[in-house]
Amino acid sequence: MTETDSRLALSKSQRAYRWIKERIASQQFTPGYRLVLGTIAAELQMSVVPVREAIRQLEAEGLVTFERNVGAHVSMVDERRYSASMQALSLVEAAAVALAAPELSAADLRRAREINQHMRDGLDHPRGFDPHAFTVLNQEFHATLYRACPNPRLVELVDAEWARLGNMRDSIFAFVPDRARESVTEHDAIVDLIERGAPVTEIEQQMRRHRAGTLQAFLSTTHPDQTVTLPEL
Amino acid sequence: MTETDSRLALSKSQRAYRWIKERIASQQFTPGYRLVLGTIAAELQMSVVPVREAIRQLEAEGLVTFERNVGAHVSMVDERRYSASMQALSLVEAAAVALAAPELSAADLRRAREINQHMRDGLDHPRGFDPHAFTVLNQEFHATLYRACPNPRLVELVDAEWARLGNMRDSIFAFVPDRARESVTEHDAIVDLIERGAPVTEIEQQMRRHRAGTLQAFLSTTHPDQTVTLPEL
DNA sequence: CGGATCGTCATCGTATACGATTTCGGATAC
DNA sequence: GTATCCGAAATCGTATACGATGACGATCCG
Repeated sequence: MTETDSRLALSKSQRAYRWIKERIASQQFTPGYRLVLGTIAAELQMSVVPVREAIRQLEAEGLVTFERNVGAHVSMVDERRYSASMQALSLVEAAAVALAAPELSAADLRRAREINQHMRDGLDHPRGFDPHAFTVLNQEFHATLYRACPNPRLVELVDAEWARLGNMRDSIFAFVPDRARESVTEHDAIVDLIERGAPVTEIEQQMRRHRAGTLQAFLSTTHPDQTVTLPEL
Repeated sequence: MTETDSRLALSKSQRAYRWIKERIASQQFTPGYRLVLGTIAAELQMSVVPVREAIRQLEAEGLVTFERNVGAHVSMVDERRYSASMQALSLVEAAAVALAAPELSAADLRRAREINQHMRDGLDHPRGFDPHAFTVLNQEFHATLYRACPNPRLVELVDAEWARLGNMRDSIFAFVPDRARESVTEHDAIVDLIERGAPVTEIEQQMRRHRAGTLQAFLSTTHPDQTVTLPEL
């Protein structure tokens, strides 16, 4: 028998897990979308048992909410949770990028600049600004920087936190397009810092400020009247 | 019927989840311990299905490792993963405590000092130093500080990370009892900082240094020969 | 006409069943 | 004595089945 057969074969529960996660990430399943076990099982041509397992895992990650005897739905992200999660992401990612900085190759930095250039191009696209495309590029840019972090656990944490936020991430740039422009500028500044070998703490600070700006922009749309004071970390 | 009946009734999968997690936390299930579905199901008087779900959740949290067609076991924590996780904890907890500092009441601080005093007492206990008891108190001390953090997500992250590390946490103080003494001193310094209303960034730095000291001590036992250089965040 | 009650349907939660896979020990060959 | 192969036992993975629970609408009463 071939080695690859059973080793690489994904269990059904894992297939279900990936399938659902994929849908959530790609916004086909938006927050509040109800995940009916039987329906998903039928769609994937399996029984409900593996689907339940998959949903439990997603629940543990915070992407899905399970209500006893009622069912599961894609987690709603209210503003409070969102900004809390965003702040957590900010802190962890800042550290990850700072630690990654010395590891980044010239190619990595080139790629980061390239992505950022695409983002800049998108700002004045003849067909209008596309927040979704911008957001995807934004994630790629950030991923390019933090993925090189030598601490794999930090990378996991950043990935997980980003997945949680994925649900609402488009909305920021859709509602506050000006923030997109600022973002691109700050991205360049960050790459500059890394390229010139700035101290890690400085890079960390810069990353935190960058994220804080985005969060601030988000909060100003949800609470336009009150001035929200961000914790100063 | 009473309201509380079905609302508060835990599903079997949740019971299994808590039961297993409890055992892992209390070291009854040590790293490598094999979790056999049928056995656990019999013990809890339920079928294997809920147990599987529970284990999947624990897997998503990193406490348990599942191997296809082989079974589940409590995650082994090799030094690399351990120090990575420890560093992640250090960064997140430092931020959490810094943010919690302004929220801490006089009673909280009193309690923290109290716990720390117990730890100090344990150092010169007539019956000898008990690393396990010390570790429990250590966790309580830290929890007292970071639990007040206004960002619930950060608290979750710290809790989760601490659970992951739980498996090996005793060993540090068991192998390096001198570190325990240092720890107690540093704890007081941290409470001092908070009490006197030091800037959050300073508190964050202090927390990071505190954790780094413990990690350093741990690494010096596992790699006594080489000098491990810690990332300077 | 509004609200409470009851029955039905959709869906969940878990037990049981069984095929699939791995593990492990013993038998056999060298 | 060691290596290899085979078969049984242990365990996993998933389908199916069915009781339990909650959602929702129809009906009945005030």
